[in-house]
Order: sequence, then C-alpha cells, then structure tokens
Amino acid sequence: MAKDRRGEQERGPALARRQTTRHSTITDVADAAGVSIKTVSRVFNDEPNVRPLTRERVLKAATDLDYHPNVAARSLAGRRSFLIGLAYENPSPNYVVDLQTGALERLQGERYRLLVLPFDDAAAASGKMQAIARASGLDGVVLAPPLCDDAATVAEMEACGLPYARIAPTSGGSHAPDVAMDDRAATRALIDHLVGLGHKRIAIVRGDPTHASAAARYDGYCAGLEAHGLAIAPELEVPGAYTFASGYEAGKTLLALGQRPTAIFASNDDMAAGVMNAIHEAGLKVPGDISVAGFDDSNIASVVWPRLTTIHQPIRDMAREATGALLALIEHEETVPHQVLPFQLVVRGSTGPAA
Amino acid sequence: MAKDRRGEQERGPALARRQTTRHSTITDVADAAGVSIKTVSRVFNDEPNVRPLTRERVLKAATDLDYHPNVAARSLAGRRSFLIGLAYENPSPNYVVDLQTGALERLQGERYRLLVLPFDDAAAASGKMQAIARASGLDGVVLAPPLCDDAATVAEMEACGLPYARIAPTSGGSHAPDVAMDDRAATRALIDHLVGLGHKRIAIVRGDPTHASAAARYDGYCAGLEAHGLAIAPELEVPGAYTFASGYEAGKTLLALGQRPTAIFASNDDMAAGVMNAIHEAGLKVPGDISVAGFDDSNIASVVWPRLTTIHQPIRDMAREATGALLALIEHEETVPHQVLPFQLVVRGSTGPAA
DNA sequence: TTGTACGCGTTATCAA
DNA sequence: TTGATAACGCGTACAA
Repeated sequence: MAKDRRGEQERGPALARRQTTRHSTITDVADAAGVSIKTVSRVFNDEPNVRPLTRERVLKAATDLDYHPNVAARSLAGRRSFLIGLAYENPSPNYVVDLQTGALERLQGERYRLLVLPFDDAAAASGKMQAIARASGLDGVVLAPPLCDDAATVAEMEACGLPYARIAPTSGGSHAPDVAMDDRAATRALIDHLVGLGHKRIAIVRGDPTHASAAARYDGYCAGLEAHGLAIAPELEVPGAYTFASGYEAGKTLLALGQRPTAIFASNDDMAAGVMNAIHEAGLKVPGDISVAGFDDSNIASVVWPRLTTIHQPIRDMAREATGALLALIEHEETVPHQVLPFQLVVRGSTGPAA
Repeated sequence: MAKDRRGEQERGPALARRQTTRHSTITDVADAAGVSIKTVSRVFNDEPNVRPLTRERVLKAATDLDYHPNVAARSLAGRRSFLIGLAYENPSPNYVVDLQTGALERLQGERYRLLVLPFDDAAAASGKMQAIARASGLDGVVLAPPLCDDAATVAEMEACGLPYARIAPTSGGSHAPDVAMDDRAATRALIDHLVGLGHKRIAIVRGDPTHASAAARYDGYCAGLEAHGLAIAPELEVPGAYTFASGYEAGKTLLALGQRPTAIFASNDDMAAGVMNAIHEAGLKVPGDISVAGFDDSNIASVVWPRLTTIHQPIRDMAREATGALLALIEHEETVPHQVLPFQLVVRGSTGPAA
C-alpha cells in the first residue's frame, strides 16, 4: 500500500511559500528504484548488505530525482545533528581563523558541519556550554584555549556527558582527548636562538595569566636562561595580556629601564608587534638596537616590519586533529590518545646579533 | 489515552549511548501542565490565543522539567532549520572575523544559528551554493564580497529561490537585499586628505580586479585627482591583488620610478602594509619621505608602524544589517530596501605633509 | 539481501 | 481559547 503522498493535490498554502519544486524524498527514490526505503537508507548510510546492482539502481534514481537526504529528518530519527561546535574566546582574528580552517579541513567530506561559538571570556561561557549545545543540538564540541582550561567549563562538560575535545590544554580534570604543543620547549628553542646571537639581557613580556600557555612560555624562558647560566632579572619580566596594546605598554616600560635589554621575547606575536611599535617610537632600531621575538607565527608576524622571528604554532593542525579526535569519540566512542604536535622556530628579520 | 512513552522499559541499546537522563519532550510538559501539546507549542512559538494563566502553567512545567524544544523535530515539522550560512572567500582573517561577529550579533537572542562557509575562490563556490545549502538545510545565506558579485553564484541563488542577502555588492542581476558602503566617496575623502597635506604626486595600488570594490576605489581616486586639478599619471597606477605581497611588490615598483610619488594610496590595508615594508627596506621614512594610506581599517592598520591612515569600513555593521535583512526575508518574506552605511576617514601616523 | 512498521518530537490543520 | 491527529522524512528493530 503505497501511501500516495506527493499526489496532485500538492502545495498546502503554508508549504508553497517559496520553493518552486517539492524536493524528492527517500520514498520517491525507493519507488523509482523499485526498492524499499530501507534499502535507500542503507545505500545513503554506507551500510553493508546491499547488492552492488541494487545500490546502483538506487544511486541512479537518486541522481535522476536530485535527491538529497533531509538533514532534519536524519537528525530526528538518528538522534544526532551532525553539527559540532567550535568554542573559543580568543581575541586574535588570525588565531580564530586558523582554528576554524583546521576544524573545517577535517570536516571536509564528512556529513558534519561546523557551528562557531565565540565567547567574550570564560565567564561568558561558563555554565552555558551545555545549554548552548542543547539549544543547537550539537553532537560535540571542540574547546580552544583558554576556554579549554576553564575549570567550570570542563567540569560542566564532564558532567553533562557531551563529547568534546580540547586544543592545547594545560589543566587537568578532563577525560577528553586533546592535541597540544610543547610551549615550554618551543620557548626554550627561541631563547637558545637569542643566546646564540650573543644576547645576555633578554626580557620577557608575559602572556595573559588566565591563559595557561603564559605560564608554560614563562617556564621555557626561565629554563632557557638557566641552561645558559644567565641570571633571571626581575626587572626584565613585565606583564602582558596577549594584546597589541599590552605589548606596546610593556615595550615602553622596558625601554625606560636604566639598563635596557638587548632582546625582548614577547609571549605572542601581537604583543611583539606592540613592543616593536614602542621601540620605533623611541627612535630605536629593530634588530640593530634591540631584537624582538614573538610566538604563534600568526599573520601579523609576516606583516610588520621587520618581520618577526617567532615560533610557528600549528594551530590549524591542532584544530584539525582535535576535530578528528572528537569525531572518533562521537562515532565510535573511542578516545584517541593525547597528541603532541611539533613546533618550528621561524627566524626572520626582527632578531640579530647583540649590540 | 496517554501514550505512556517514557515508561520504565527505557534505554534501547542504541539510545543509552551517552546521555544519562532522557530529555523531556513537549508531551511531558503538556502532561505536567495539564494541557495539550499544541498549547505548549503555542507558548514556545509566541503564538496568540493562549490565556496568560495557561501560558504560565506551561512555562512553569517547562522550567521544572528542564524542557528545551528539540531542534531537529522543529526543523522537520516546520520545514525550516533556523540555520543560516555566511559565505565568503575573503583571505583576510580580520575581515572574516568582523563579518562573523556582525552576523552573530544580529543572531544573538534569535533562534537562528550561524554556519560559516569559507571558499577558496569564486570558482570553488560557483554552482555549489545550492547543493551546500540543501545539504546543510540552510534557511538562507549571507553573501560577502567578492562572492556576492560572482555572476554564476548570484544567478544560481536567484534561480533556486533560497533567500539571501548581500554585503557591499557592486554587480546587478540580483533581487536580494543588500547593505553597502560608498567606496568611491570614501576614496575621494582620502584623496582630499592627501591633497590637503600638499601632495600632488599621488600613486594608487589598485585592488584585485575581480573584486568590484577595486573599480569603485579607483574611480574615487580618479575623481579626487580631477576635482583638484591634478593629472592622472599612468605610471602612478600599479596593479595589486589585495594581498600583503602584492602591495610589497607594488611598493618596489613605485620606488623604482624616476620621479617618485610623495604619497601612495593602497586600495586596502594589507597592501598598504606591504607598501610600507618596501619603503622601509629602501631606507626611506613614512611619512617623512612618502605618505601611505590604506582602506578598510582592519586590525593590521593599527598594528603596523606607523599606524595607517585609512578608511574605516563598517564591516561588522554591514554584516549585522545584511543578516537582519535576511531574517526579514525569511520570516516575513519582506525585502528591506538597499542600505548604505557611512564610512569614516581615520587619520593616523602614516600620512603627513608633502616633502 | 531486503522489506515492514514504528517512532523520533515537533508544527499544522481543522474541528470543538 | 483549546485539543486531537495527521504530517514531516528518515533510522531502526525485527521479520522475511
């Protein structure tokens, strides 16, 4: 008993709103191919137990009818939305786009789509992730730093049971898969580079203390100095907030010192650009008078003058891998182990021999 | 006859996958409030004809049960996904994030969610918008430049009947609402500024010819020169591609000229940064030797040294308004008229008196 | 290897 | 102002 929907008495007033042609459904395809809807379903879900010939008939019918599975129906029946969220609170556009690009790369060719979830700060996200996820029907969430280190958010995710993965986390309390980079070792490599150029007074502009990466980079800085037998001078450590403006202020502070540093390591590129701005304003030259190094290798690093020596952080790669881990979790409920991706020291024009 | 779902014989093997608690449904709320599901539906859709008292009872029950409407079911039954796409092919992270921020601002508090749709170029998008929209079940799409000027894409959108809005379009053939800015007038304002500083040899680095904005800005440049009785010298017009690298090359070309310009207008900030890089490398000073101006007021403009004099383009505002126009189209089928948003000349350190 | 029948949680129709 | 009931299009047991 065919249900005979799709008769001539089509287009209820509410339905005829816009679409000129009714989209064909799984039933249409089944009828056209002379099979049941279950078989069509099997074909479109790559399930086994379909004869190649049958499969072809179905595919042909689908093509002829320009059939595309209805996402909403799939979601409802299958209890999954094929929607994943990317949550971040990072203020740097370069970073954000890298993040998105990486996630999207992994989703390429999959049925999953990406919803971007920007937050002003951890407080704005805290306690709301679950509600947002439910309101949007998310199947899972990728948490970028520093959100992924926010205790309240992590606790909430653990409690509500929604699959999630973290990018470059540094805090614990989570059973979620994650992809990270060794910020400490990377910073050490940068310090080694500076010391190799003859620098002995190396300053640091520290990152936003709420980002765990700030601590890791500071650790690397200290370890680097110690390894080379250099003293850690308190006046050469100035606070920052990972923003251009904070780097600019930090630069001015350092330039006002009685005995200036010969090199400044800014904990990210945005701050390094700010530092350089302050140096230029003071009429000094980079790297002639002072060398400057950043961290991230974001777009800004190759756009300022001189271009920044920095650490290339594989943000895209991390986002891609984290998304992959999330998919594995959602689809097979399997947790891929903690991954550490390699960094790269990129030497450009902003660092040179010590004066 | 209550259907008695939600009995004790819960958790089919496939269902029990993750969630510890079954989410309550509209039926649960209806039962708890002693009304029919239709009434609950009315309340949650702000439909009329519900007694205030009844409404309250429903709301109370919903709160008690932590009820949230199921997105998939809503989409299926209502034939709308509450999902809109933001399609762009812009390579500048600053621009992209502004775009997203603006769109999300408008979506704040609405039921709609945003799907980002980046494309490598117009060719990658051409002919696929409809398929993507269907595959993701989009209710509508916001097209950013230069995608919104791609003839094939526009034609496709017009043909398939999916609601869409355009940001700063310059091509025709579309009935969609759009929000724009007067690039020509803005460029004129910039030229006026330079002429006011005494410049007479003003060069232009043109934008990517596939972006219609490039032509508008060039027009403004010509109009500005003419208005001040200045000649348009062909050797002072060099091509560019809206990228940092193309600006850098253009800068070198202009510096190699027998008689150098005293000011360079780059058709966007990225190229202006490239031009400044070339000037610095040549050992010249900005603006002492040459003034440089950009267009967009993207993040890069306030991060290079000296900071760029530029045109503040209200990208966020345009994205917000375009998204609003799209919502109006989707919800009320009403096309809001073409909007033109104001620009702003931002004078910073990169322009100064002619030498 | 294939099909039947039911359920997913809403919105929409139409009657009350 | 309300409610019963039929779609919406597909996944999934279970039967064949």
